[in-house]
Amino acid sequence: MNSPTFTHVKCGDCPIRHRAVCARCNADELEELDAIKYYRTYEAGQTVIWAGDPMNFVGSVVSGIATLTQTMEDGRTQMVGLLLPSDFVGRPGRDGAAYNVVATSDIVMCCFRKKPFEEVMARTPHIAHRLLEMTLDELDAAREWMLVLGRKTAREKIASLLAIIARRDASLSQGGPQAAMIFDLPLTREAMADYLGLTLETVSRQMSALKRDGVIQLQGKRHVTIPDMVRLMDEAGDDSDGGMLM
Amino acid sequence: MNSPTFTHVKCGDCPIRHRAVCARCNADELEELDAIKYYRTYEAGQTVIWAGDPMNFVGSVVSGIATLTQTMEDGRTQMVGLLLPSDFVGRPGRDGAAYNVVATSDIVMCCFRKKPFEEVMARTPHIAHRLLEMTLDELDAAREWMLVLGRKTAREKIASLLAIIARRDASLSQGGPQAAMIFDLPLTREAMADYLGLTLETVSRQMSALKRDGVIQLQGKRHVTIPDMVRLMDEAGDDSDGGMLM
DNA sequence: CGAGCACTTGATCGCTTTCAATAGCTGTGG
DNA sequence: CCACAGCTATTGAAAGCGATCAAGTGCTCG
Repeated sequence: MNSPTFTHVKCGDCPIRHRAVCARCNADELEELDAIKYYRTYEAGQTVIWAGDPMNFVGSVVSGIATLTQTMEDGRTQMVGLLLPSDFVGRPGRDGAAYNVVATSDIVMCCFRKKPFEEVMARTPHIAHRLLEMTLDELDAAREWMLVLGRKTAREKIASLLAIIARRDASLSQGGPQAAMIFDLPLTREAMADYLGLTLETVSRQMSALKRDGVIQLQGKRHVTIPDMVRLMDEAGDDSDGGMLM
Repeated sequence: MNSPTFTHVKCGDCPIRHRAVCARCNADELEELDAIKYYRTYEAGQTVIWAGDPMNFVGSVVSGIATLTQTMEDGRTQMVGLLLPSDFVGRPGRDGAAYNVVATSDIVMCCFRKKPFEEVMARTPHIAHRLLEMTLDELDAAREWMLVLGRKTAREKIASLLAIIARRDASLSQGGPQAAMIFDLPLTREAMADYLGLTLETVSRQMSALKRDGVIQLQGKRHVTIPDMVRLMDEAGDDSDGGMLM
């Protein structure tokens, strides 16, 4: 997870070139973005932005994982988004940050000062359209998560989270269609709890239960094997087809 | 709640002209939309769209209230959106509906067949930008709701919902700044439960408790008076300022 | 070796659900 | 006019699930 120096990467060579907000841009448009972008790195555990603080940039996660969280005065916190490479941070046209952004691993971000980015976006429909598309996807993810938070049991919540991570990893690593899925959890038990609206003790208990019941296998605390994806989807309470067509 | 005939309303005279997806359009652009739009009405309780069904139109709620819900096979359902006048339904670029859309009251919708709408949108940045803005607002609302679903107690959930409805009504009716807020609940106890991830019995109990404690007053089942908005915000677990600046 | 951290496991508590009965309201039909 | 069905909502009693409080384990790093 060592971050290569991203100080001089050309947009054309960027690893998230085809998924980020710039995905639809042509060479000229990329040139424009290239001219105003800059990289920033954050270490694991570091807070990128505090909710409510003024925010003078927007940007994309290039590598690593970050979380979007909301907190109540008494400390209860809820994760409202998981930021993976290519995900966009910040909202054009708003000054303050709405959520805390915290680096879960070391991360590299491709940033734009907000004003110049807004200007480029205003005259570049390719960017605006891509941002709309990404925002609609995030809205869908948020709504799917509302069902998880509102109506699923603790066991189903854990299974749902594992299924989502497994499927994401599968779509990246392009493994065989039905191969047993293996991945490392990018989240601590506490982060999982904040994602799922549970306590970390309950997360731990349900992980143990799923292991005991053979739904998952654990090597160490974080390395997970899913012997039967259909079984896991079943435990998540999801219709077991939906995931097959990707 | 009788729906006037909307069959021939010009866009310029439309009640949601300045809030809907067409808000930014100029006269020429409105003309284009006018040419391809048509109105549809649905009665209270009627299902507008079933999740998974093909959807050949998109559109805006002109009047009335509808809900966006997700359902698991065993019947558990979670509301993932509340559609008020000017809210947009459907996703350009997707064929199937992702959620059930159900009319809570009689509603009027301004519809566009998807293909023509997409074509107009592709050459009309005003529409695309407005849709982006609305989608970002919905995403914020969904994320706020994730905190409610994941971390709040039943009492806080009810108070949160009442606060949201009260504030929305206040912003529409433009009442005095600090006037005691009065409104009719647009939702049944069951719909409230589906929104909040509770059972309808718990909703009923907590409504009674809030009434007993003087946080709200009830005339009949649906007519609500909020004597002290700050108190309600407090019960919702929200920072009591946020709501004051609008 | 000991401190610190992430995680696990156990025991108990309490909130929300579940199951069940009842009340209030509206519309229908004898 | 009253009886009754159907619906929404309220209230009670009991059960269950996840939270809370509290040790204890295993690992890494000084």
